[in-house]
Amino acid sequence: MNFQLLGDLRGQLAAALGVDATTVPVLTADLCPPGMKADITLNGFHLAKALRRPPPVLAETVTALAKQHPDVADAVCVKAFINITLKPAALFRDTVGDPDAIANAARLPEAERRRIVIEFSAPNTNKPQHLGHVRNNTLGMATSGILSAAGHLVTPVNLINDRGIHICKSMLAYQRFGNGETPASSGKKGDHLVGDYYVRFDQEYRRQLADLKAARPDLAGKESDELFLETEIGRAAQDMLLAWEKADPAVRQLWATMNSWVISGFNETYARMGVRFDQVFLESQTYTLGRDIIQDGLARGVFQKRADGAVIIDLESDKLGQKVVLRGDGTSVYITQDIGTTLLKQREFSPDRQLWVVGDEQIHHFRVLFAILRRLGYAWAADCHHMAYGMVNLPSGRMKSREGTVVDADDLFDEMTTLARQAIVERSDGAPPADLEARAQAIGLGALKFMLLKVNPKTTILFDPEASVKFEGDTGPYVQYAGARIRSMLRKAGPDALAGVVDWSVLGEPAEKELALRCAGYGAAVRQAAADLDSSGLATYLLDLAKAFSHFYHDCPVLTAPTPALRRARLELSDRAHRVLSAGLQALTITPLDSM
RNA sequence: GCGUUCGUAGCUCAGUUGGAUAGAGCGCCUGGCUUCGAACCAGGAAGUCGGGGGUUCGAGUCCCUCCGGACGCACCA
Repeated sequence: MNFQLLGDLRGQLAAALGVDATTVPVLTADLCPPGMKADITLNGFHLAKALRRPPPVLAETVTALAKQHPDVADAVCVKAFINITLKPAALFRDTVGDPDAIANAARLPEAERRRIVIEFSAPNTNKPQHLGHVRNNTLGMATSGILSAAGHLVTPVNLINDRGIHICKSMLAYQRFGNGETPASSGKKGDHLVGDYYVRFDQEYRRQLADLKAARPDLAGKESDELFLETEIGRAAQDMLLAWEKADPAVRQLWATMNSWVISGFNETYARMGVRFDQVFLESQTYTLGRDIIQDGLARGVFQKRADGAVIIDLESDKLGQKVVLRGDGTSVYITQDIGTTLLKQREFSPDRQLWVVGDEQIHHFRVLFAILRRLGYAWAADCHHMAYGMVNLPSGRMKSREGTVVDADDLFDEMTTLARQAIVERSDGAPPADLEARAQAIGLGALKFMLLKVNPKTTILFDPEASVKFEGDTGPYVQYAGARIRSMLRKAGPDALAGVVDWSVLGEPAEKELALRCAGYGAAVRQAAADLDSSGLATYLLDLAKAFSHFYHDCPVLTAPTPALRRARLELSDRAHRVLSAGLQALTITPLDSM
């Protein structure tokens, strides 16, 4: 919040203390806690620490200075807190007087803006996306939006894992059991169709595994993974992978066809979620990239060759152990291609920072990756960051595909949209609105996304299906609803409602001040969320703002205000709240609504 | 075993980087629609901030320790 008072106080305090103006820190005000009967508060302890003065004395000095300021109605010192009540005209002038200033406050000074590449989603093309991907996609888009709102130049990219043994499993099952089925012939979305064959493979594999264990009692104690190549179908999948690597035309043909089905399915899901990328990398085109870097590093002594021919790196001094970066047969491991694509992105976009939105189970992997990049001598490795987020659990525990407890993304969207549609119809007086579908999508997805974004990304989420479909309380629709009510008022007020000069001095009700002060907190909320890579800060802010509006709306008649000047000022204040709510929701990739 | 991380109201979660009397939503109880949209508002009950030590003007927040959970420590991605 940028109050003229604070700038003035800073200079006056320096003069009063007889120090240079620059030694006094820039003053920042917080909202005064409820029940304190003031508007804003300065923390005298912080000031005292910065200036090395005793807190009570300093706080009294500041209070005395504040009392003399023309913007101040009253200032009281409690402990070392300076609680200030502003004159209404000054409060509204500095908080909501300039609509552009609110939005601009979110943007960092030019010198602090960065070019940031953010990688997220990174799906495998063997099955459709589920709730875990939804959290990833939602966080990826919201983080991109928040960073952009803070003034950074953000490049969102995707890296699709479109090759490997898991892809061959679907392909093999399709080859054997598919009977030429296609998305067109079956009416199935491409990613779901391919996913069905991934499941089909697993069924067949389990059947063969059971037969094998029955015939060979000596294998009974072995893990399923150890016996993969002992089964006929497992062997066949491995052979298919080798054929793929040798570019066998038939295998490549099938692979290309099935991948195109999956990717068009993904694109539908992304479009529905509002997910977009500036560039999409395919692992099939990048997986060999790291190899020459490894060879180069080997020559420079960064890596060592082991007796069996594998190339390794010793990261003991970083307490990360040893890591194989190239197999004995010269093929890549996962981290090899990650090294390659990281360099590719660095070359292509020249970012100041690279971010990866990837689950917290891969924290160790990224530590190793960044350590290797440092050893290779890349200074920019220090600006690589893994944005680790927690898993999504169900009341029954982890989602497990084998137990059929995976929550499918498309099904979930359908369910949320259906519930939103019902909610709209229930609440509409006459016929349902013409744009029912668009509203239902916006509300259903808004509820889902907001639920995921309002908790800190680091925390493991418990997805409670019952609670998740609610549209009341601390939800996305609550925020959308506040915006829709403002739009409704502005529509009724007519096109000239906001024309001419505003007289802010007619305002002064507690609910009006609270709303204005909340609006002015937008910039700080965005910048904090950007600095912490934490969407929940912005989501919580938007809830507080929507609550402040609801309170105001209840207490203060707008369209039926007693005087034209008051009506005008309250409409203007409502408009500010609407702008902030819309901007905030859009940063989170949630659609603001004119009507619900 | 080592590492990371978490433990706050019945449930799900906040807590602005050490500041005022620990908050919100859901659920439960009570009240408010002939008045700008009740997806709303107002009020109530509900807490040994996992336990115990320590650091200081001040600790849910920092340090130590114990208890309990999650996730890692692959030539899988």
